[in-house]
Amino acid sequence: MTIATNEWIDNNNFHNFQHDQKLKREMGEVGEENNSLKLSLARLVKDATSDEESELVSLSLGIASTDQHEKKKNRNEKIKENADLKEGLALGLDIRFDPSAIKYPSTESSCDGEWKEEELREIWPPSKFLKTTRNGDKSEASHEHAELKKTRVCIRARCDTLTMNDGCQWRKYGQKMAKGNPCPRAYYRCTVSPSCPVKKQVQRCAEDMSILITTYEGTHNHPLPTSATAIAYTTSAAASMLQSSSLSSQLGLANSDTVPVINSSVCNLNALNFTSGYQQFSKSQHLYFHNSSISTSNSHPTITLDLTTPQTSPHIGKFTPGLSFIPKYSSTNLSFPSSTFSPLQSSMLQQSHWSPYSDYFNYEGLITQNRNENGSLMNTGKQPFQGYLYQPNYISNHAISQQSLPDSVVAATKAITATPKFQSALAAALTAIGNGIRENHVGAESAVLDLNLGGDMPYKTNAVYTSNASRYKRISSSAPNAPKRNSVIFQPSQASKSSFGSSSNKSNRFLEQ
DNA sequence: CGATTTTGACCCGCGC
DNA sequence: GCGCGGGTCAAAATCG
Ligand SMILES: [Zn+2]
Repeated sequence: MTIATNEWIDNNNFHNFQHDQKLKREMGEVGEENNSLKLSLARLVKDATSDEESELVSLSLGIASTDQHEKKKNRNEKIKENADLKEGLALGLDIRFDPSAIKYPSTESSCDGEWKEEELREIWPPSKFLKTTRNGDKSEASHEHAELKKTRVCIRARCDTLTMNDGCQWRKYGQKMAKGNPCPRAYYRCTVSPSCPVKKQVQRCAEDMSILITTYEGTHNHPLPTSATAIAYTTSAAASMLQSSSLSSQLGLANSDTVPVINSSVCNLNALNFTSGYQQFSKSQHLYFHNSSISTSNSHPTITLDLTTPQTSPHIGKFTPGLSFIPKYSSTNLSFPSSTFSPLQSSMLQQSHWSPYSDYFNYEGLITQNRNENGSLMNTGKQPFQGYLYQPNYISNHAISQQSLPDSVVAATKAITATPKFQSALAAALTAIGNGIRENHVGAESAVLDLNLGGDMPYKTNAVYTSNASRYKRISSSAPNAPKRNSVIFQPSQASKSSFGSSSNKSNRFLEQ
């Protein structure tokens, strides 16, 4: 959230432009987050049926989106204007935002309004207002922003396709070679709604080329296609997990190390092996997070779900590297949803939000049916490994109209919202998703969800969470020197598959996007 | 021809 | 300050 920072004022015109843009973006994100939070709150309060909530969500989203649109639209204009360095303008825009967002929610639910205020305060006001108006402390503003913004959900899954089909439409806006990885990292932005702040990063695991690592950031402003909802839920749930962990950490210690706390939280998570916790879903399926870790690392808090089959990952416990390393896990599949609405939000009371969305998977089972509609097939069409060289550019699946989410998802969402405990919520969500997507019991013991990400092979999934609460946590915790990560791993009782670890070889590669 | 992708240039924070 | 690394922008090229 550089936005808040005073810097831009000081900076050159160009800088200002950028800042403005960023601010706008951030604003949009924040707004979205707020909306999501609101929604979650509403859900919590109500307990009520998903329907209303969903509507609310959608509404809030829509609203947010509109705001964002304005922002975006303004970008060009702003840019020009910004050239002149107009702080005031930026402020004005931002401010406008807030109100609009507020209005909708208020109308819909009283609860929302209340929360909104608080939320807004937390999210927007201080940083933005101050920032815009003042140069204030950059650090403060940045911290706040960072916290809010950065929560990320990382999903590791075996997927031969370039990108996961998550049901959302994405536009690639950048690609970069990551330092430790021969494979390029692709950056995508949600194009379902022009204003949607959701972004995702897609990268192949250096160690195991078959594993695709997708990281979602932000929450959608708009209603998601049903196909995308599942992932959204999962992501949201995961996010909630992080938040909860972070919260615990915060509560436990404000200071620098959130880590220990986090770890504890993580442990808890690990404990959860969700075997279809919720009776509702009760299918035998179990979600296992063979490795899930939460780590507080530098940049953003991230939760990683490892869908790949775990090797052993004995204890990853501490120090699992955030994204980068989680070694090799064999294949898996899952789909995760993330979405604007996200139930998880309910869980999250706190600030950070993120709403990841997933893209991944083609849910074949489900999807295949649908494919006709949009012809989304294509994604799957790509073949496995070759393709991964490139990330698929965009995956659009919208099509899948309603199939999937069904009950399981709904139940999951309810559970999530209902349950105070995030973890459980996550588990539920995941399970639900899994159900929706596909059920496969690989080993009876190790039930795994099989999804076909790439469309080709089914994979088992293991979920791992890792969160890095670097900046944000720092902010919250205020410890400049944050310890690095805490990761917790959740291993399912059973480890199904062996690992393999081949480091990939496929040397050539991935230059393209 | 519009929507996307490609890709090098930029920006920005961080560590030295 | 400089270099590094992550992320984003935006003009040009492509795709459908
Ligand atoms: Zn979106």
